[in-house]
Amino acid sequence: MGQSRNTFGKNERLKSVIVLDRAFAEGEKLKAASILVRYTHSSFDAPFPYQVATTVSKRRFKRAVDRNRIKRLLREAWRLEKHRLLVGWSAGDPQRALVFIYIGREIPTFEACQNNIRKIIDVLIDDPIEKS
RNA sequence: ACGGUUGCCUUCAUCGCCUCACGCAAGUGGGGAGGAAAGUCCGGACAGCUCAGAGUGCCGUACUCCUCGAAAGGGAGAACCAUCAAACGUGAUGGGAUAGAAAGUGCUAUAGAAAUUUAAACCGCCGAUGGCUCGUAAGAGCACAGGUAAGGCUGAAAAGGUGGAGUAAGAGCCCACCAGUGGUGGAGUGAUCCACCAGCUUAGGUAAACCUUGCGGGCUGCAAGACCAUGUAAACUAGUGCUUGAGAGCUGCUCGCUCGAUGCUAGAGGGUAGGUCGCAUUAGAUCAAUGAUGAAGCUCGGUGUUGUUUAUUCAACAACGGGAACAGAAUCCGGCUUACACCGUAAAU
RNA sequence: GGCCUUGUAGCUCAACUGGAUAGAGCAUCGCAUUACGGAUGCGAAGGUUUGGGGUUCGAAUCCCUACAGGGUCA
Repeated sequence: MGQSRNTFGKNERLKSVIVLDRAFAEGEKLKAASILVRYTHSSFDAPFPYQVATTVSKRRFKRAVDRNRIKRLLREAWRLEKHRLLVGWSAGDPQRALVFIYIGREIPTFEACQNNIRKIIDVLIDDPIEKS
């Protein structure tokens, strides 16, 4: 079912302030070009392995239009690529919180975002969620 | 400069986001950013603070009239300033937070004799009157007493201006006109303007310096505020107080009012920080929604080919590239300011 | 979202109550010294006082406005 329907609904997004703080404080770092990723173990009531948030610094992009644009591109790229992480995962297995931080200086193209997200997902597949 | 218009260029397809309705569910259907949503410069609604009370402070504001729910918004007007045209009437355009400097205080550098109140020390002018010297005398000289404020090249500003009369020299001392002040009358809703009369020339500038006067404002702002949930330490130390009263009620202070004893203040610590409402007339959340890809059409750009033209002109076709500016709602509304693509009008180049 | 606050040489700061040509240290450049460099000495350059407008005789300073930073709140 996941292959044909690449949804990205509300309960698939990382919203908890507590978990966000923990991800920034103790999360593992992962870098792909102009995207910085921080992730940590988490637990939530939804049938997905990951909860995801995107963020862009107000310092680097002053205009809200640019920040919205980048976050939309990142979300779209994640939506189209994340199905590979569903392989071999079933409800009840451990889950993770994931934060995308854009650290580039210019607005990226969609292709660049897609390539970088692919690389990140490759790494995440190689580093399966530890049982704890 | 003014006015206007559209707003990922449009349509379709696939995948997807927020929200509402229906449905057990799968899903189906409806709605989904702006003129500035921005800046937060004004104002209002709304909410809480005890009634939103009094005094004082503080803040804001400042020509007049009208208008708007209100405002520093809009309209019309008055005086002033600048520029241009003028030529002795004034007119046009533009500008600004435009009350009071005759209640008081402060500041006014440099320059200048002197910079703000008994102006007169200095350079000057005079020396009529008194004094001294010379001379028979008329008179001459001295510059001692004294008179005077016209002149002293500065300065943003020099204590009314110009002209006359007057004098030893001079002075609003006197006169005419002008300016200023006060009063009366008239015109206008009013700011203000016009005329006449009076006596006085006393009074530089600065209030976006303090200040005075008039008017306005209680304070804080949706992180206001209400509720639910979760969690801890009603513990420790020091001080203070217990109805004859410490303190609290977020207001600058005082009064008044209300509350007030397992209290209050300080120190060092412990713990929670999640959600609902507030919150939207059909956008609407609470890490925060409008996107991605493809195709076709339209349009713009330069390039190439062909035809055409006086022409670097016009047209057709082809592949390529682009779809633009400013910019993203978070309680709502009105105004202002700033940013900006295109079209129209006017002016200039 | 609301409310405060600050902008001066490349950097860190001065400039009294509005007064003259906006100063100082570090950094930069030149010269001297040295075989060369450093250090030292002498000298120079560097400013639309964030932009625009206003008040005033006079503005870094006062007022308005725009822009760019910084802080704070339950």
